[in-house]
Amino acid sequence: MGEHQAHRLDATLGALSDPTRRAILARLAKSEARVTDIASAFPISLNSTSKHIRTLERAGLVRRTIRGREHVLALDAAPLAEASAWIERYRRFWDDRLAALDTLVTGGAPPPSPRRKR
Amino acid sequence: MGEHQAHRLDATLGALSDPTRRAILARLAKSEARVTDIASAFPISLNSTSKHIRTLERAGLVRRTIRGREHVLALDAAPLAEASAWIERYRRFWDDRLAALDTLVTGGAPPPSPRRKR
DNA sequence: CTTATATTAACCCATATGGGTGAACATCAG
DNA sequence: CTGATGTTCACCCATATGGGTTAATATAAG
Repeated sequence: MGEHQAHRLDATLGALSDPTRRAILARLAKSEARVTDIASAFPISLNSTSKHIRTLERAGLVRRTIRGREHVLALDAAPLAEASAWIERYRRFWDDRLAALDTLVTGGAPPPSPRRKR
Repeated sequence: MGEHQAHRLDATLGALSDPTRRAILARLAKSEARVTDIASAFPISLNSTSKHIRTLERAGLVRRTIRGREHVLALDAAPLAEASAWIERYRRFWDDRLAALDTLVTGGAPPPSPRRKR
């Protein structure tokens, strides 16, 4: 698993790469909100906000409940699991690198129980 | 810290949102490689590869060492820490939501030692 | 019914993006 | 010097993106 879901990762990370959209998610983490509520919290127009929300929706990061004329939005952090897994994998790899470098610098041969940091 | 480094997060997540670039990072996680080496592993042109590498470099995810006419590239996963932190924060928030929902469904009052999943 | 509210749709605009090609530049090998 | 190799530069192209404005649509409220 992984390769065939590249499209989903693309959408998730792409949606997250915009500061306004990250701010919208931060806002929704506090509570549900309508499109207008969110727009009023940002210096961009209502229409622009609506488009950002659509992007987040397409990425599966936001769920929309239409109540009459109001669209109530809620955070759905489920897609973050995959993104986090991808990133964490490489981040951990990097940590291990640094740890290995550390043992090289501090002690000579790496001990069988490698406790890093002294 | 956080808000004033939005630009960096933008670059990191933006760079990560492209499948070719993620594949390049995956390749570099195995070993260092020259631009040509990487290009030959992908169905795109050398020039396109060069541009992707520049994007990764601008995001700080790739380090370049020029050795004569060869540019040797190496992964630098340091910027992933910030990205991971951002994502993990919301992912964990979501996990807690689900856990809370779970305790609501299964048992009445949440136990002092909340072991989820049965 | 009429009006105000909430949201999207349909455009326009400038710029960014991912891809390509051909030329330029730099360096290594004869 | 000459030629091959490794990379980038300068373009071109189509499409996406983020922003805006002016309708159009749908529902709530009077």
